[in-house]
Amino acid sequence: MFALADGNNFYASCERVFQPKLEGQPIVVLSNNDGCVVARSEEAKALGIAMGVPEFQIRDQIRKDGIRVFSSNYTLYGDMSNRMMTVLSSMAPAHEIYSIDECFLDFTGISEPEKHASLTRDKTKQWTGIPVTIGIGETKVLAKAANRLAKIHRREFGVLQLTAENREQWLAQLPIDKVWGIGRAHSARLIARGIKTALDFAFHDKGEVRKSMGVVGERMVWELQGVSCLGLEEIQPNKKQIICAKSFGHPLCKLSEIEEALACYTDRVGEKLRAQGSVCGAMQVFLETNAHRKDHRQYCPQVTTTIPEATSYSPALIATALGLLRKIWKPGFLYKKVGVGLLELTETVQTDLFAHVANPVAKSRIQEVVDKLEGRVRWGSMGFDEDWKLKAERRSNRWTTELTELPIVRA
DNA sequence: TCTGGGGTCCTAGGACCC
DNA sequence: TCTGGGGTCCTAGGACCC
Repeated sequence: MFALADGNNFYASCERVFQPKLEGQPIVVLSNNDGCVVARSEEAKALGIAMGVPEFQIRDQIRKDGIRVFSSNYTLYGDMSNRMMTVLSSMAPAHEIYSIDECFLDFTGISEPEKHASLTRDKTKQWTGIPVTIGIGETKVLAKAANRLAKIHRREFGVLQLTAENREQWLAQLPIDKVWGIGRAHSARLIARGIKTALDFAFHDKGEVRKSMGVVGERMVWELQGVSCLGLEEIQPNKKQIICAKSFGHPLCKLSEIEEALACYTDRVGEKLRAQGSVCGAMQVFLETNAHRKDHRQYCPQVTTTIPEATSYSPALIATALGLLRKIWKPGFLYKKVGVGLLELTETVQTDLFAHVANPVAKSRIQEVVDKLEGRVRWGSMGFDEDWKLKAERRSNRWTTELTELPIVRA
């Protein structure tokens, strides 16, 4: 038995925890660079604000309807996520953190699953301030479906269990495109063939599904029928690639500015790489112009190289990245984004037979010290101006992680 | 003027091996 | 004239997730 718990309108709910006066008000949270809407409170959804819509397109409505707008505050959301996961995981023998706001729980052997889920929900709300919805089913896909259905039909309870008895009745109410694993492309094809609901899909011919959707599709059908194919993954495996790519606050054309941004992004992926104890054996760097500007010349080059002696040492990574950038950068374009990807991550270094003798121990000691200083020193190539920095003009305080931004209570 | 970021898995096809 | 069988590795592209 699986349960899936997820935070309702997670980012918007995080904003409310430390600003309770926002309760009942329409809230939206914007993507990086204050670009698009990535989270909405129920009130904002009711006003017709669509997911993913660019902020500038709804500026009039924001003013007219008094919608509160926030830049994304990932420091806060990450910390709130940790708190939420701590409470959720305490309510089951095993769990899998699936995303920043979702967690699968092992509910096997729990005698009254719905009651236990309600308890879990109350506790999470009380201890963290985050409202959650919990779906329960015999497979992960069914738990996901139950969660979805609870949001639509059981908002006041926030809990729903699919059982062998009520399953078909509920699945008939779930549109096919809301099934976990069925995206835009597949749902369009399925609807064209008359498969409109999760129930239709659950009874669709498996051979045919296998042919058109591969093994992934067939697994979905089995799972909808109550046969578990996807297990709980309690330990999250190391990342196979780590990417950092961000739009600039304004378009850049000078190589030197882009170099500084890229050096910063590379240092960041390096940190993540070391955090999981890996080294990287290949790297990709790419540049993008603004695809929305049809009147501008477009240029989106990308280059990949192998790193003969896999490393996690930031200066080495940065040197490689800057070398790749210089290969693809051309003057005369307005660049909007630069990105770096670390690929071929492993946990062991194959030393280069023909390389000069370096001193890897000394390098890692330097890196250790720099990591310990947590951003108080920086590599020279990262620069100091950060003119390219992305916009975050309406970010709320980092209430839980910065001493200078703690909430103040007057009593 | 302004349009996000970061991942995974699967499949098909080509190149190559014995 | 006839032209096998079994396998691996890599890459690109598609589809999906949050």
